[in-house]
Amino acid sequence: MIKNKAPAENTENGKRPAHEQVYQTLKAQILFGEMAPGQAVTIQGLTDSLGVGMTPVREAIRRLISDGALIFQGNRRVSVPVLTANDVEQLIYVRKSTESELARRAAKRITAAQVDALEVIDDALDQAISVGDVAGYLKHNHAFHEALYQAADAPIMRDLADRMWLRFGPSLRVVCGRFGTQNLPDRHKDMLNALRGGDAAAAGRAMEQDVEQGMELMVGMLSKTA
Amino acid sequence: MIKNKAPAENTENGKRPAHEQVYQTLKAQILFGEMAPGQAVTIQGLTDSLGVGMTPVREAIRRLISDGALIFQGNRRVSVPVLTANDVEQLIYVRKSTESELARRAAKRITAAQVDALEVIDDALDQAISVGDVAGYLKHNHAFHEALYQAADAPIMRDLADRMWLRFGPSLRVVCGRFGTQNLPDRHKDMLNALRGGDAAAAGRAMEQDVEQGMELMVGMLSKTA
DNA sequence: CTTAGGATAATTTGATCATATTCTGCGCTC
DNA sequence: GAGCGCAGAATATGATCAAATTATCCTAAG
Repeated sequence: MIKNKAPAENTENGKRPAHEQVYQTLKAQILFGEMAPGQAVTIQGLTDSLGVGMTPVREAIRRLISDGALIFQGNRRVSVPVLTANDVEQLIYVRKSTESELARRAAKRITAAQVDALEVIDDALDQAISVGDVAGYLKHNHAFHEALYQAADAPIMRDLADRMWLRFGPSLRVVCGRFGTQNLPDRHKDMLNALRGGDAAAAGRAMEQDVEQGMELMVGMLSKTA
Repeated sequence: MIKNKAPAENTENGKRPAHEQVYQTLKAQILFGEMAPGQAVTIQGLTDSLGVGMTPVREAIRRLISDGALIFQGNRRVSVPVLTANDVEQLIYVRKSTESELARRAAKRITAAQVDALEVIDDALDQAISVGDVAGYLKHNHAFHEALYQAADAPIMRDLADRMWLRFGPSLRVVCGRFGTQNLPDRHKDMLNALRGGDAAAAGRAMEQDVEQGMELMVGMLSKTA
């Protein structure tokens, strides 16, 4: 009598609720640096630019505040956070811990086809680096990590990693815009080798180095602007 | 054209917005086990029971979904999540990593007065355990950790820890209700000693053991109910 | 006579609510 | 058992109220 009906998987375009679409849109803008650290975000401004009512916008903003992607400045103002040295220190610790574990878990579970897909993404990433395409670097780098974490079968940790990315996204964009794409980290070759061999420990080490190098850029920026 | 001015002056209402109050209320209910895993949450039910409009309720629920304290079940249903073995595994890893680091940071920064305050909380905690007061145990245990993390001066990691607590709060309540308060972990004496001596490494170890013992209870529950 | 400062008015923005609309799930009929 | 409404809950909009920032103007001091 229990009719276990499948949740009707709304894969059709445009049928998703508005607040979800607004959330995804803003998330992408924050992740890929279309919003600058410190920039103010107004509800009514978004209702106008996105052409949607204020309730969905409000809900999306609440989610992003909970994500740490936006901060609520007490006096009812919302803005993109500016990272402090203390913040970056914490991000480094959490990212190294979380994402290295995700890499280890992924190494034990990933299929050959998934590794191939990662390699395709990494090729596009190299291409973006070589031509100095900052936006492309950010997108493909994110896609690489995201696909890897997908294979880790660890929704809680993946959610956690996503949240950390949202915190440093805007600042990373500033760093890339300032220093270009030349000395950006690319530990992905080591990672791919480790994944192919199913070597969890090596995958974890590669991820730690990738994180460390990426975050080091932000530490450098902070010491210069401060 | 009847302009209902909503003259119900909330005299006890502080300066905090309604959506914030709703969020805090629901958060406490989830943390301290007043909501059972799997329980459905309806917006209209909350608007009635909390005596507030639906917009603040919607915003609070979005935040809690982002926190992982509630899950959005694809169709328009929201409920308290039920932890899987995989979830608990991830929670153990993240909690050990995050909260031990918070303890280490706290050990380096905490003042004598703050340690005294922690000891007061721990006395109340012992009292609750001895008389089998489950609700008191949950509240004081949470207060102890919260006060400790406050001293760590690490807002990002504290936020992260809070979020993990929200995820296992309902299930912890079930465990305590089933097994009583007798064999609950209390590594807090070791912790207090480490904090007094400013021994960061020892504080980290004590926290890891505290987390491990607490989570072990949930692993046991899962293997029995499953 | 110019200018700085403060108080008040005006505009912008956020918060809340009531209401209309849409979608989901359930029961009923055939 | 399949299709068809029906009830109820969630989604989304616009209106309205409250708060805060900004703009303006008046006064007084240099």
